[in-house]
This record gives sequence, C-alpha cells and structure tokens, in this order.
Amino acid sequence: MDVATLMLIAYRAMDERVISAMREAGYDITVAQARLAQRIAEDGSRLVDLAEQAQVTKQTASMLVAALERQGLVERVPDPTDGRARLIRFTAAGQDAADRAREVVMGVEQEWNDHLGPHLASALREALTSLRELVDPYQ
Amino acid sequence: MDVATLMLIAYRAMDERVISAMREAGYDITVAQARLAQRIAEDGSRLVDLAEQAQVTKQTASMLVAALERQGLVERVPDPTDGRARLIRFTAAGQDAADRAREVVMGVEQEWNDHLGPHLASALREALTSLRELVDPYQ
DNA sequence: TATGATAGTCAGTCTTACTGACTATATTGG
DNA sequence: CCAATATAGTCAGTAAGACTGACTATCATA
Repeated sequence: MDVATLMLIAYRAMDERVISAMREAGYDITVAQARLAQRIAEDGSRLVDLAEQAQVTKQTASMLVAALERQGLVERVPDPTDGRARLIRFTAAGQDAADRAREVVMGVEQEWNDHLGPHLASALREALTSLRELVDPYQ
Repeated sequence: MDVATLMLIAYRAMDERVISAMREAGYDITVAQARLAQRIAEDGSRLVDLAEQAQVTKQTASMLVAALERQGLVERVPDPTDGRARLIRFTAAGQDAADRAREVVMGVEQEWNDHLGPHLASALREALTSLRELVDPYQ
C-alpha cells in the first residue's frame, strides 16, 4: 500500500471524528464547510483568500460561506478598506464551534501520538512538514 | 497545523500527479474512479466488495464502474459462482492504465523518499501503517 | 419451500465542484 | 484625469460524486 493512501485513511478517520463530534454538539457542518471555516482569520478573511487557501473556486467558496451563514456561524461585513470586498468572520456561535472543532482535532491527534509513541509521532510530523515544503512550496 | 491536514496536502499532491500523468497518457480518469479501480482484484471483484473497500455505497460504485466501462477500461462478466453477481475486471487497456498509474505512484513516492531521506521516509511509512491499525482495525 | 439475506439496478436528491458571464469598485498608465 | 485593466464578488448553468429508498433477481437456510 502506498503512503499516500495510508495518509488518506488516517485523514478520513480524523474527518469522521470531527464531523461526528460536531454533529453530537448540535452543529451540522460538512467536511467542505469545515475546511473553509478553518481558514477564517481572527479579524475576518476575504472570500478570494479563503478560496485560494482551500483550493476551490470563489464560487464554491461563496456557496460554502452561504451555508455557514445560514447556520449563523459566520457573517459577512463590508471591508472598510475596499468597497468591492466583504470580510467573512466568525460570529460568537461560530467561534464557539471553531474552538470545539479544534479541541476535537487536538484530542484525536493526542490519541494518535499516544498510539505511536513520542519518537514516531514526532518523526511523522517532521516528515509531513518536510513533504509539505516539497509539494506545496508557497507557504 | 494539525497532522491530518498535512496528510491531506501530501495526498492531494499525489492525486494531482497521478491524474495529470494519466491525462497526458490519454486516459480521462477521475480521482474517484481511480480510487475504485485501485481495488479491482486480478481475477475480478464484485461491486459490493469494491464499494466496501472504497467506502462508498454500491450505487456510487456502480456509477464509477459504469464510467470506467464506457472508457473501455473495465468489463463486467457474470460471476460463475453466483447468478446474482457480476465480476468487474480490467480489460487489457485497463490493465495497462493501472500499470501506468502504479508506476506514477511509485515514482512520486520515490521522490518523496529522496526528499525525506531513508530514515524519515521509513519512519513515515511505519507511523502511517501503525495509525492505520488504530483507525481502521479490519485489515 | 417459504423466508430472509445478498447482488445489483433504477430513480431521485443533495452537496460540492466547475466554467462563463456579469456588476461594481480599484488601480494604473498615458 | 480618465480609459483600460484588474480585482471582488454574484448569478446561472452544468457535472461528478455521494446519498437514501425502492425494486428485481438470485441464493441460502430453517
């Protein structure tokens, strides 16, 4: 089995854990929505920036933001520095959800680390970080 | 950045490499099709088995097989041991495509190993294999 | 042999993705 | 200074890939 497929297996397991924990907490978030929301900066982000970071078109990003907005998790406010743009930022409820999701991710990662042991866990992170530099050179 | 997201970044890079190499070689394969095709056994596989292994419903699997069939890469033959079932197996052209895809995957993995060095590369594989046992206990 | 399980299809829906065309605002070069 | 161009975002339309539910045909078994 190739390492990329092994990565997908682990990634999917994380996804399922996060989505199901969020569902239990009363949030109805999809994977794509979470992936976008993850990128929203503290002081708000522009749609195009979110789209670029999440590697989707701005139309797709717009739709995902709309879904998050319908659930009251994010809001769109005019960008004071650019009349064309609007800033997407978390509402209080959205911030709570984001905090909760982060906790779950860290919890699962801790489980993984416990399973692997400190040596292998740190090697995994080091290898993945190094691979990122290879495959995703900009940042 | 959490390790799961780092895994996704690397996985996507692999996906893109394989899909674009296949496209250059004249195959018009999607990621989902490739994921399913990867699971087709030498002597043919049943739809339900492919669906289970690829973690999709049998309806989805059926659609993906139909797409592969339209491109002449797989064929469905009656299962001699079970009148309800049909076996999905590669055509000669499909086998060529699968071989080509495997080469690309191995090539990219080799690049990754060269970048990481033997020590980190083997730690990465070991960690991912170990994680798989944690998150995907059946096989 | 009647009953339930299994293999697969058909129909319909939803989410996520795309392209193309568009409006509104900013920026910049002549 | 303003015409040309770039950028931010939306709207419309389409497609892939995923789902559920309902169905037929075949198999296994009590």
